Amino acid sequence: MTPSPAGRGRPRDERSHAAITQAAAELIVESGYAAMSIGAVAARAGVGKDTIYRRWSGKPELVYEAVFTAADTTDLPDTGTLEGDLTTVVQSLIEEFSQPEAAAAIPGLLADFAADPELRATIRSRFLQPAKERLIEVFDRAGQRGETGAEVPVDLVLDTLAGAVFFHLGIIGEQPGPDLARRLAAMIAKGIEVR
Amino acid sequence: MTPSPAGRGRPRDERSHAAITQAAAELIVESGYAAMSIGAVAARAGVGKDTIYRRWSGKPELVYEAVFTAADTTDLPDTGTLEGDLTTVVQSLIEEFSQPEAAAAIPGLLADFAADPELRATIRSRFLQPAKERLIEVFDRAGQRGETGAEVPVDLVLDTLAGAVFFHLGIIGEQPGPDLARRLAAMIAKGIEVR
Amino acid sequence: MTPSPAGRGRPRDERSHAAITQAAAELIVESGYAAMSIGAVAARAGVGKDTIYRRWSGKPELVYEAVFTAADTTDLPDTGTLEGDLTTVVQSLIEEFSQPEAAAAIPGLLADFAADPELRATIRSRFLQPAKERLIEVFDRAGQRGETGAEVPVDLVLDTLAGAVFFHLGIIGEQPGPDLARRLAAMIAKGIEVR
Amino acid sequence: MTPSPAGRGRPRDERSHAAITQAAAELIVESGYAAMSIGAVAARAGVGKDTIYRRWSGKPELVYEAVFTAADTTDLPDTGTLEGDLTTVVQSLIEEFSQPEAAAAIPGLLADFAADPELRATIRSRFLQPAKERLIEVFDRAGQRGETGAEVPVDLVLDTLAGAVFFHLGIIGEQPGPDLARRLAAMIAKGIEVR
DNA sequence: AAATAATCGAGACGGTACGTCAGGTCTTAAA
DNA sequence: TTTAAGACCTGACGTACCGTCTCGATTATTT
Repeated sequence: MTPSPAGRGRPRDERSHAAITQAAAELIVESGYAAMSIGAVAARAGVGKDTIYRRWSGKPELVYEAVFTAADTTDLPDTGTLEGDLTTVVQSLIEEFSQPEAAAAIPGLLADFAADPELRATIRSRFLQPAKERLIEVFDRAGQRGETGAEVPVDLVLDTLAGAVFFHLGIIGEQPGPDLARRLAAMIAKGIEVR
Repeated sequence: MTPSPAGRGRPRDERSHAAITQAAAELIVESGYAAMSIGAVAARAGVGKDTIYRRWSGKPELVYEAVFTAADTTDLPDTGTLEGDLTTVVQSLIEEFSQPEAAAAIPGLLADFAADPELRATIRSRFLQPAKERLIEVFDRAGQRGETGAEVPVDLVLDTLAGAVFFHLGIIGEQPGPDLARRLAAMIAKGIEVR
Repeated sequence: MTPSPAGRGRPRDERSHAAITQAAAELIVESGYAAMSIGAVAARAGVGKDTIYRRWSGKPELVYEAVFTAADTTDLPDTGTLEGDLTTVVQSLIEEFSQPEAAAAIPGLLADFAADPELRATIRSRFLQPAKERLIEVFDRAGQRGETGAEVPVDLVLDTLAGAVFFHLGIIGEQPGPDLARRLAAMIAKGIEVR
Repeated sequence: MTPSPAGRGRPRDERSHAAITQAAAELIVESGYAAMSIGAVAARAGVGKDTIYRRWSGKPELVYEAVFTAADTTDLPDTGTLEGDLTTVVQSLIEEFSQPEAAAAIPGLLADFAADPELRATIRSRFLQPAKERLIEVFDRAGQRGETGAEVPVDLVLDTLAGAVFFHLGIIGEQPGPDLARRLAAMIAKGIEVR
């Protein structure tokens, strides 16, 4: 998002910002990502198109902010086992990405990000940075317990978990079974545990 | 692809078919999925737009056929271990999906398929059916060796592997390191082995 | 209409000819000239498009034959006055051109004929030759009665009458009042009579 | 032509308007009415198609404005006789409709107007209202001179004159002989004079 | 009888235009 | 300087027709 420039002239209306992201979120759910147009967002938000382009560079950026805003503030309880902790992480990934707006936005959003060379590299950080931090914490605990060795392939695990979750939610469109998180975490935990 | 109807009238020209799929494959690599238009494909193939719409219902169907045609006929050698067999499977997934056309097409293609309710369910079969058959064979062997138990979560493994591979190739855009297949297969194999 | 060539090969099916002209006449009334397509005529006649193009060079030629076929065989009674005779001529013009197919076809037909340099010159003969012969007869009689002089501007009168009738029927779309023929004939007759 | 709505937003660019009508007029002369496409007009005018559709509902409306804009401001001299006055009226009709753009446009334009039920009724007013006003003035003078009676069939005369002129110019495509106006006016004047 | 040839219905073919829509930029008057 | 409004150019969409062509099948004439 482009920050508001120097304090000359009329300041930006913050209410517009909220109206736009809300309108975008609604339209994604109603129409889907591809059918959602900037013009429609502007009309529903009661805003000019320029007001949107002044703040975001295009549809992907707008949708990303409109959909993935809720900071994941859930705390990460220590369940006592790597498998338990991983289950918690996967569960929160699933919860975040199975919101209706997220499910509707993810495939198109990933496609647009992937098509733009400048943005490809940022996907992992934009979508997965919070999860990565949690994973690191989980592996720290597991290392202290002796469940894992020194070298844990955090990125491999992260991409695998995220890939599986995205694949289910965004692409297959399957409502994730209640034990997907558990089964997935169990498999991965077992796969990287020491003995 | 719409099959040619009953044998009445002028038959469809197979050379047009080939020219169209080739032009589509070229343009995907040159322009990317989103920027590739049916009109441009028609122009390059020296064909009218109707000739394309007569055979395919839209861009996703055309691109799918243009990109994913090569039947995967590689045989599946018995490496003697579940981990080795899985590595082979993952490696062939990576090879298939890292062709330039495939890498350029996958994100947009998955997005378009996912956006169409009628096609969501077909993704797994269209993209992954061959891999699933190979997986079943691999797990059969592993079961006979005693590496796995009776109940192997084939779909979970398949979606996880495919998710990880798609995530790397299509979304992150990373050229898969030479040992991604090995590391991924090792993790999953260990995760589902019996002790 | 293209005549059937030498007697080799399968002869043209005369029933197709009739089916085509009938379908064309129906479609002109139902859809109007511009919206009537050759493909639709072929479909309704149960005929291939080539069967039409083999006989007519295009829509204007086909429609002309489909609509203006009825030879005007009404005899031309001697009413005893130029005005009366002219009224009869105008009346038959109106009757011919106010058939529903004719009224629907005329504006577009004239436009297509006028747009083709080769056909411009033929309009007068194609549409008006019968009327011109009648006019000449009418003026012969009038000359013998002494109503007109030696030099009667036949073409001027013809174009004027036809222009007025076409203008009313084809362009204004007005159902011609029952006395249009009488009033028009009276005006023209008086305009060219000697004293 | 659709009027620009309330004074909000960016006003329509009058230069686009002029560029469009000029391009349309040129293309009509070069290609003819039927072969002139909206897309070609837009391209030549350096304008998007939307900019045309925003102002006109279709080709007929655009062409009408592009071709028949020149207000006929010639004054109508009193020649002293009905025949002379009528000659002037017919002459100006001929001059207006024998401009190259008008001659090229009229047949197709009349066909399109006639095909649209909503526009049929407007033809007389759109094309002929100025001429009608002149005719009425001419007949006023003639009545005061005693050349005509109280009841003059203005519409009949108008349609007859216009029909004859359109028929010659637009349909036959004949360059009007220098004395067509004189002969036509003489015939009609004589036809409606009182004795 | 066999060969030749034109026609038949069907529908695919390369083109062209349609009228609509979205993208992203711009120009206005008002705030 | 931002705002809402909306015009602007570009370019793609999917559809409809155009007039031609290519099929297998049919129906005639010519050998």
